[in-house]
Amino acid sequence: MSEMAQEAERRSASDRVADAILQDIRMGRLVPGQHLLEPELTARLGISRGSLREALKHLAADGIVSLSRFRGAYIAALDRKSVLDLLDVLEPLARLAARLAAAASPDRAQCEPLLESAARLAELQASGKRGEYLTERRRFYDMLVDLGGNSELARVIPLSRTDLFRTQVESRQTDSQRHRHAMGYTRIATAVAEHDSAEADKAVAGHFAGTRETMAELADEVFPAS
Amino acid sequence: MSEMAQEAERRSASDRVADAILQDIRMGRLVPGQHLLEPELTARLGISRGSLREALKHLAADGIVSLSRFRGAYIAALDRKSVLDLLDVLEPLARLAARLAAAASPDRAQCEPLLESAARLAELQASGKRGEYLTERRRFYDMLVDLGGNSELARVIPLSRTDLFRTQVESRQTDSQRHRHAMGYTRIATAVAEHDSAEADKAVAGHFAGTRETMAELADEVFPAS
DNA sequence: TCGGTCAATAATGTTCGACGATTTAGTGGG
DNA sequence: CCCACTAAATCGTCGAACATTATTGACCGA
Repeated sequence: MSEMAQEAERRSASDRVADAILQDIRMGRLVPGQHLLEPELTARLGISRGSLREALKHLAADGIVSLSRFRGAYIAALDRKSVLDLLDVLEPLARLAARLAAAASPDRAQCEPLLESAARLAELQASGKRGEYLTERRRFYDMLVDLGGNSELARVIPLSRTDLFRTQVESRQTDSQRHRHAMGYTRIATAVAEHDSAEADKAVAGHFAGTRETMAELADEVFPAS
Repeated sequence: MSEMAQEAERRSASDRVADAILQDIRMGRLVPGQHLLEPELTARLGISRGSLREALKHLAADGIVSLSRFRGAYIAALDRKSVLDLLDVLEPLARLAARLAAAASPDRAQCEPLLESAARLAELQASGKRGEYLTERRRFYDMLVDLGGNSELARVIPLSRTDLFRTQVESRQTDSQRHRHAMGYTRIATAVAEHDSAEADKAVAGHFAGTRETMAELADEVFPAS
C-alpha cells in the first residue's frame, strides 16, 4: 500500500494530471474538440496553475490537446487526413513491436497476459463497454511494446494520439467493424505467443488494412472540418 | 526583420530555450552526460526558472535530457543497446518519409533544396566541420519529412534524439565511415528527386545498414557504461 | 593519517500570486 | 444594421517562497 502511495507521490503533479486527462479521454468524459479551462481544471484536480500548464504542454507535445495562444487548450480532433497519416506512421511501428515481441519472449508465460488481454478485448467489444475497451486496448499495446524490449519504441510510438483517434471513431463504427477490430488483437497475440515474427508482422498489417477499410466506410461527419 | 522578431516572440520562451539547447548539442557546446544547472542557464538565457523547467521537461520527454530527482538535468548519453534500438525505430520511419517525399513532390523544384542540402553535407563532411554537418543533417531530415506531407510523421520521428546519438559517435568515426554516411544522403536525395519511391526506400535502408555496420565497428568506450 | 559522522550549503521540486498581453463578448452610437 | 469601444476572461511569463534532497567539507575518533 505504502509503495503504491509512494509511487503515486513520487510522480510529479503534472504527470498525474496528464494521466488523468488521458484516462478521461478514453472513458469518454472528455471528448475531442472540448475546451479545457484552466481555472476549472485546477479547482477540480486540486493543483496549481503551473503544474496544470506543464501537463497541458506535455499533452500538446504528444498531440493530445492543441494549445492556441490566448485561446486556451482544446482536446485535439483529428480530421480524416490526420487519421490516415497517423495510421501510416503507426503501422510500421506496431509491426516492429509485434516482430520484436514474437522474437524476444523466451517463455510462453510472459505472453499469457497478452492473450488474456486479447480475450478481454473480445469480451468487452461484445458487451459494448467502449470505455473499458479502449483502456484495455491501450494496455494491450503497452504490453506488446514492453515484450519487445525496445525502449526507444515505447518513447516514440504514438499510442496516446491513437487513443484519441479511437475515441472519435469508436461510437460511429458498426458492430461488424468492431468485431473485426477486436479479432485482430487475438490474431496478433496468438502469433506473438507462437514466436512467429513473420506471422505477427502480417497480423498487424492485416489489422491496419482492416482499420483503413473501416475509415473509408465512415461518413465525413465523423471528422471535423478539415 | 520585424516579422522575424515577431515570429521569434510568438514562440513560447520554453520552446526557444529547448531549441537553443538542441542547437548547443549539435554544435558540441553541450556534450552527453553534461550537468545542466538551472541557475547558470536562467542567467545565460535570460529567462525565468519556470520557463526553463518547462523546456527541460519537454526535452526529457523526447529523451534529450534525463532528469533525476533532486539531482538535476543531464544531457542524455545513449548506451549501445539504446542506439541499436533507436536505429530500429528510426529506420521504418525514415523509409516512410523517403517514400512519401518521392511520391508527393509534384515538381522537381521542391526537391532542389534537398539536393542542395545533400551536396552541402558532402562538402561539410569533407572539410571536417562537424557541428555544421550535424545541423545541416537535421535540416535534411526536416525537409524530407516536410516533402512527404505527413504531419504525424513530423511529430513522431525522433530526430532530436538522433542528433544526440550522432553527437556521441561523430567524433569517433573514421573518415571512410563519415564519407559513406554523407554519400547516403546524396543517394536518398537523388531518388526522391526522381520520384522513385522504391529506390528512395532502398536508399534509406542501405543508409541504415551502413550506420549499423559503423556501430559494430566502434569500440565500447564510445558508449557509457550500460 | 585515514575513515566515518554530521552539519552547512547549494540545488531542485512544487506551489502561489502578480503583471502585462491578447482574444472574445457585450454595448452603445452612428 | 454595422462598427468602434469597453469590459471580462484567459493566457504567457516572471519572481518569490517553502520543503526536500544531494553534495560538500569540517570535525572527530581509531
